[in-house]
Amino acid sequence: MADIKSSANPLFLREEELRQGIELLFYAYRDFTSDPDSILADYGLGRAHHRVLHFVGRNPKISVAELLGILRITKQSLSRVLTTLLEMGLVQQRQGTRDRRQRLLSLTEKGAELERRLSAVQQARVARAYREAGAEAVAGYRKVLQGLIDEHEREKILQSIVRR
Amino acid sequence: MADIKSSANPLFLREEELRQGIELLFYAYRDFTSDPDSILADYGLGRAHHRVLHFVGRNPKISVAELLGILRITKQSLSRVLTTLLEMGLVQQRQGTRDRRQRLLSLTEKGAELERRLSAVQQARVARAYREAGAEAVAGYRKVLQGLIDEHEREKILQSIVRR
DNA sequence: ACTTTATGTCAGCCATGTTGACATATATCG
DNA sequence: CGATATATGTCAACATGGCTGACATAAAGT
Repeated sequence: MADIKSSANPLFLREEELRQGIELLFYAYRDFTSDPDSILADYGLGRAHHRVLHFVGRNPKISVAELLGILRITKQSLSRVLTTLLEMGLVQQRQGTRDRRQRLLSLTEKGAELERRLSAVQQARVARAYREAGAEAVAGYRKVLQGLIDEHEREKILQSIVRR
Repeated sequence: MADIKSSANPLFLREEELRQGIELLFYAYRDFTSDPDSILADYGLGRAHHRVLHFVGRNPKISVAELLGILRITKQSLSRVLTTLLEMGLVQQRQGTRDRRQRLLSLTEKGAELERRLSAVQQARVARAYREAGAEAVAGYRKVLQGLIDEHEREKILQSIVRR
């Protein structure tokens, strides 16, 4: 059924559609990030630790500078969570061989284990959404999310997601 | 443009693909939320204020309890930002007529103006992503995001997004 | 040798979330 | 009517995780 507004006032509908896209993203992200919290609480950790575990897990031997670039936080902020993770034996540092100033970060076996537990609950949610929506919708989801990423960084980020 | 491989076969729920879906959501949300910050800074406001402006704007005469339910924060947390917004004349309260205990919230004209400025930059980003991805991708994006929302709340949330 | 880079650390501040306790006005129920 | 439940507000204390600024060290690069 054609809505009279779509021909009479296309701008209104366009804005309405955009607002819906914005709110959907808000709610989806809100619920998506809530999953791992109870697991983290068992360890006395927060979302900041989760993000570090995730990206170190995905990028073994990542340098501190690279990690800072991904997380978009200051080294002082990272320091707090990273120190905790190192002390808990979840992350390990090794001096870079090519550049010995670098402290390359990797998960320990214990860290990898926790990371898998955290991923598992998030993956379960995404898997369910993918399954319900179907492969074609998944392709659209990815296409739009890619377009939401800052243009001047998009290429680099997409490569970091796909490589390995 | 780097292409994230999407397979059409029924094994598309591979862990690697799920991980990509998770990271894309992280990056997209990170950049998506970064847009309004500079505008808010001009007013000495933060993201918490933005969320209130957004949802009050979308739900005029919303009760405090309803707003708390959407934001999933405590009334004490809301109190801080709401008090600021009231003092700045961006939000107004009016006693409910049906239930006079309620303080129904709406944007003032000044608040609506700021809200439009904030929406504008986010809408621009979403509009660009939609345009680049195409209508079919947008449908998939929405379908997957809906699936990511907590199941027991999904219906209620979708109605609140679509109605009006 | 000098400069730049990668990293660490100390100190303090701010925004925004939490819990717990208690107050008030109004609605609703027996 | 009186008792209880509900919607909201407020005070106080605390936690997390951002931020800036200043300064230190080791190693790399010129």
